[in-house]
Amino acid sequence: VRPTMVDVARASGVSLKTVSRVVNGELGVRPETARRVTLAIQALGYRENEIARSLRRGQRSSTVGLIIEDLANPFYSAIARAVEDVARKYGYVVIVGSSEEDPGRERELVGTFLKRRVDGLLLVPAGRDHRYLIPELMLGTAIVFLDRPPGRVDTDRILLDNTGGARLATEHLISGGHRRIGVVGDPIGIYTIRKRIEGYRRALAAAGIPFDQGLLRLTEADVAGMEAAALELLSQSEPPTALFTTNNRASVGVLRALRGQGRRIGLVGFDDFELADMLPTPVTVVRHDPAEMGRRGAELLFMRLQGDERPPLRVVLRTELVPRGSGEVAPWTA
Amino acid sequence: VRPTMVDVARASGVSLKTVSRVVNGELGVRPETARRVTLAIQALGYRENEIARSLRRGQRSSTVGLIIEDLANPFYSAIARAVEDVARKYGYVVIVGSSEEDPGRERELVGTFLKRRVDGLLLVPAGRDHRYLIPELMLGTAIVFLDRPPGRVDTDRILLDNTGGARLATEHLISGGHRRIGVVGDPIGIYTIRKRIEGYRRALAAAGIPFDQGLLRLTEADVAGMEAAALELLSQSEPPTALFTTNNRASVGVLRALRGQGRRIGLVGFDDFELADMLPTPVTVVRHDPAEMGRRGAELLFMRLQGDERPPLRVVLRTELVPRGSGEVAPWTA
DNA sequence: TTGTAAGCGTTATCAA
DNA sequence: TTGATAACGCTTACAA
Repeated sequence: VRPTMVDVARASGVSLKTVSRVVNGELGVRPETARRVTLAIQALGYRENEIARSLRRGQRSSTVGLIIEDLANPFYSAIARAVEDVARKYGYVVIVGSSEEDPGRERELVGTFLKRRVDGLLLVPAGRDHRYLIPELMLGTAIVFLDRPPGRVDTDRILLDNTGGARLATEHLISGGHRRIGVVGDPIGIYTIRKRIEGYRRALAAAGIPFDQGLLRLTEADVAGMEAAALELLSQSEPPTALFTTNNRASVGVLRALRGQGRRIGLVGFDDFELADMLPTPVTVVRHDPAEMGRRGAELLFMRLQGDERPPLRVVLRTELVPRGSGEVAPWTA
Repeated sequence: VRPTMVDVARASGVSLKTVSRVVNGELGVRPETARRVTLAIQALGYRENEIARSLRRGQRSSTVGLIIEDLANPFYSAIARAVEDVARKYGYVVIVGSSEEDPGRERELVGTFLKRRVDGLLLVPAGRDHRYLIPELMLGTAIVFLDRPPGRVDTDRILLDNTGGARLATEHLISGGHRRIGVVGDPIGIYTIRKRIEGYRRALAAAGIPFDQGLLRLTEADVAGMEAAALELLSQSEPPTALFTTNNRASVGVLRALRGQGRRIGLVGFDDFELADMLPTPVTVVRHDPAEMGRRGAELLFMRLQGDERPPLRVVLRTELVPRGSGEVAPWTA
């Protein structure tokens, strides 16, 4: 069994409280006494018990919870890494969980983390109703939403300019002569996708191009599923001459689908991804910085934890179009 | 302030212990009583306090710590995701930390996690001496090393067949006619790199090709640094006709370097990576499954936590060569 | 400079 | 079927 402060106290012939003083570097301990205690700590291999420490009322657990969709997706792991760095700076640790886009799992993870008394929660929500968090907010748990806004609750959030970015992408394709622009990606139920589709539609409308539902393939799928969806779209009788993909997973899937195509298809993807610029046709993307999202979110969380009482903040990060080639492919027929 | 069991007890007119019984689903509570308690729990918004729970002697924290090099590297995030899944299966949460290949930071993270009384630790070590973990092991903390073995301690480890994989890669290039094969990657101080260089050298030796230190560029660098290292190597008076890269970061860097080259250079990389098969010259790699490493490591950890007392296990995961094109480029001069 | 005692929110022991 | 009461390992008053 692990030695406790009492063991150290006994071993060094002082009281529990003195050990506590030494461990916490409080002053008012004779150097000689401190030395004896330190020696005993070494000898016994004593390690502070953060659990016991944080049990005291009003004490913090120095832990934040991070809930994302999938830690293995580079977009989210970049966020996670940034959060970790900020947390370390404030002496915090991070517990992570992947919700898999499942609202039930989101709630389950929130519950698990709250039982462990995290001081704060950063989450990319899967669900659409977060009223269940209201009691927690009132109890002082800091909560910051990332990438998507909270549902039916007003709290801090760090979002992207989804509509603007998607509009940029679509306009770019339109200005390249495309009029039949397909979309491949996740289901429209997801906030970011909804916003991106909105941007897509606005661009179409502004150019006087009628919206065609048949050009959309929004489906809950992994990379292989996205590939299949794209293939299906391209094998239509009147296939699109260009595609807009709603995120990095969809982009990769579509790239795989495009490989076997005889014709060259235009492509602009939301999210940048590694090696995008190295592909046979370098991929034009709407770029943004996932690490910045994590960083800003975490910094805001710690401001709140330090007593910042400003009204809920909404941060919108900018996106930019990075033309690389795939978005500048001319339509294969007029 | 958060309601506690005492509050719930008061609100439902029963004793603390009865609330505890209801919360933990212990039997021996009259249904009627249980209902009253449950109602009070709802009304007050009571949430169990896992911290208080795990304070009791001998209780587990149901937390495991995972220390990797960099959560943003796809190799490690794949491991992290797999660990998370296994942990969830056992009712555990995971706290993660990136060591940045810094032994000091490794120890610091270990210390932080241990203070929080994690029941187990999974780590990709940065340091080379882990005797400091011996007391923890004796105290019952389960520790499993991933990707690299512990230093001066005998514990569970999940490794790759580094030497075999590297040898395969090198032999493949040699059989393609290459004799001047350069290497780009991380410093040889890192176990996996050392082993991979060993495999490289064995392949050379077996083919009667003298080892040339001048063909190695092993440096602590990010992708950009790897690119620079490769460029330097290729601008030598007698440049290599092919390169072996020691991991996914190096592969990406080298690919960037190769882009501007007039001649085609052979390339085999250790670690598979997304889109490797989609590049202009698809990249031949030594493939293995990072998720399996995380899964096996975590499963082993939980076996230990459940009382498995077998002697320390050494698992070596297989690697395989996946020829895709870049490794089959002929040398540009005889 | 050092120590005593109470309390944090649970679970475990033992009675009732 | 229920309930007092004592841990758990620490910090925070408050004394000495």
